[in-house]
Amino acid sequence: MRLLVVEDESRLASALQRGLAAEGFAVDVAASGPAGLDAARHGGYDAMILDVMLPGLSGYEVVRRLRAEEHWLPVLMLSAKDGEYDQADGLDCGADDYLTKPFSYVVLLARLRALLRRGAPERPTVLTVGDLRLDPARRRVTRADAEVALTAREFALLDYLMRRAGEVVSKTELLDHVWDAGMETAPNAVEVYVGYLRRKIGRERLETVRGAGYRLAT
Amino acid sequence: MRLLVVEDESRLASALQRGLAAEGFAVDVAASGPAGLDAARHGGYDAMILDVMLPGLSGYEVVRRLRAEEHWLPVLMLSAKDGEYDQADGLDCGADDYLTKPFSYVVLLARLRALLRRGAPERPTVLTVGDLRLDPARRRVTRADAEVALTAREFALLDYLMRRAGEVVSKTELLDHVWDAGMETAPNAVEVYVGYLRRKIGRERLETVRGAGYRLAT
DNA sequence: GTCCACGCTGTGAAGGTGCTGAGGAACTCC
DNA sequence: GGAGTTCCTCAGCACCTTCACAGCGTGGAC
Repeated sequence: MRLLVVEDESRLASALQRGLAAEGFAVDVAASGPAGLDAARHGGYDAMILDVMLPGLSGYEVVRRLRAEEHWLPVLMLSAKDGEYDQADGLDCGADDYLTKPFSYVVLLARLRALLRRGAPERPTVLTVGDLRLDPARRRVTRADAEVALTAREFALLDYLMRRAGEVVSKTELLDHVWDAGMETAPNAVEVYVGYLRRKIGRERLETVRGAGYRLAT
Repeated sequence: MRLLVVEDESRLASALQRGLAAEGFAVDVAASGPAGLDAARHGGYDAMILDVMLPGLSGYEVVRRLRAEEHWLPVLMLSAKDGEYDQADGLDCGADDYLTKPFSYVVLLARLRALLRRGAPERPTVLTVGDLRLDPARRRVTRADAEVALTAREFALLDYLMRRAGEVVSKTELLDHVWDAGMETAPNAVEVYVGYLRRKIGRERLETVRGAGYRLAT
C-alpha cells in the first residue's frame, strides 16, 4: 500500500513517515501544495494524507483540482483546530475523511485503514492490462483466464506496474514504492524480480528501457 | 447478533461496545460517517446505533444513503440534545428509532431489543458459501447438512470469513474484527484458530495466501 | 568489429512465515 | 474441589521468500 503524505511541518511529516512505514506502508512525502498535487497525479498512490495549511496551494485547493481532473484517490484531510477552516469545507471539496490536529496516531491509522478498505469509489476493483487481470481484494492474478501464482513481492511489483501501465518506471521508483522506502535494497533486486515476473506473465510483456527503467506494454 | 456502533466520541463508543458485548452482542465500531456507511453496506449487521454528529457525513446523511440503496438495516439514532437537530428529522431520513443524549443504558437496550425483534424485512438470515451454512441467530453451522460444533471464537472467525468470502483477509484485520480490538493478541492466535477451523470445515476450503492473509474459497 | 556499461540469471545463504503439538490459565458445570 | 472446555502462548520445525553475488550476455557508441 502506497501513501502520499502532504505536510509542510517537517517534524510531523517525518513522524508520519516513520510511523506509517512501520505499519508496512510505502510512504512518500511532499512538502507543498503544488508538489503534493503533482505527486498525487502521477504517483499511483492508494491514499493521500493532506494537510490543509500548505505553502503554494491549500489542501482544499489540491483536492478540488484533483477531483476536477477525475482523480478519485482517497483523501484524508488534516487541519489545525483554529476555527478558521471548517470540517464541512474539506468534505465539500471532495475529501473522504477529516481529522483535526492534534490527533491520536491510532485514530489516524484506523481511519486510514477504513479509507483504504473503502477504496476510491470510481476506481475499478480489478486492474486490467491486455489479457492480464489483477484483483487486489482477492489477491488473484490471471493471464488469459489462467491463474498465475505470485509471491507477495511479485504481486506488489506487478500491481504497481499495472497501475502505471504504458509508462516507463525507473528502478529507483520501484525500489521506493514496491520495496520499503529506506530499506537500502540493491537495485539488482528489481532486476531479479522483473526476471521472476517475466517468467510468469510472459517475457515480451514487460519491456526493458535501457538506462531508464521498465515499461509494462498496454 | 451483530451490531454496528457509529460514534466518534471514543469514550461513549467504547462504553457502548463493552456494555453491549456483555449482553452477548458482537459489536463493531466505526468513528466517522463514511466509515459507518461503508461498514453498514458490507458488514451484514443486525442493527446499527448511529450518532447524528459525525465527522465526514452526518448520521442523517448516512441513513438517507443507506435507504436510497435499499438497505433496510434497523437504525437507532442518537443525538445530543442541543435543539439544533430534531427528532423528526432523523425519523424522516429513515431511522427506525431515536434517542436523545444523555440516555439511560437500560432504555437503550430495551429499544434495541424491540428493534431487533422487528428485524430488517429483507435481511438474509443465513450465510451460505459452497456447502457451508452459518446461521448467526441460531449460532449453528452446517457443512453439507451435517452439523459442525464450533467454539465461540471459531464461530466468530468463520462468520467474518464467510462475510468476506473470496477476499483475502489479513491477520491484522482478523485480529481487529474477530478478537477484541486493542487486546494485544499475538498474530499466532489467528494461525492457531485457522488450524482448528480447517479441521472442522475442511482443509482445502480455507486457503493461506502467504504474506497476505487467508481466503475462504467461494 | 571492439569495447564497456548495463541488464539478466543461476546459485545459495539467511531469515521470514505459517503450522502444529504441548501446556498453562481462566472459566464453567457438576 | 475436580473434570472438562476454551482460549491463548510458546517453541520447534518445515518450507518458502527474499536478496546478494558473481559471471555471462547484449545493445549501442565509436
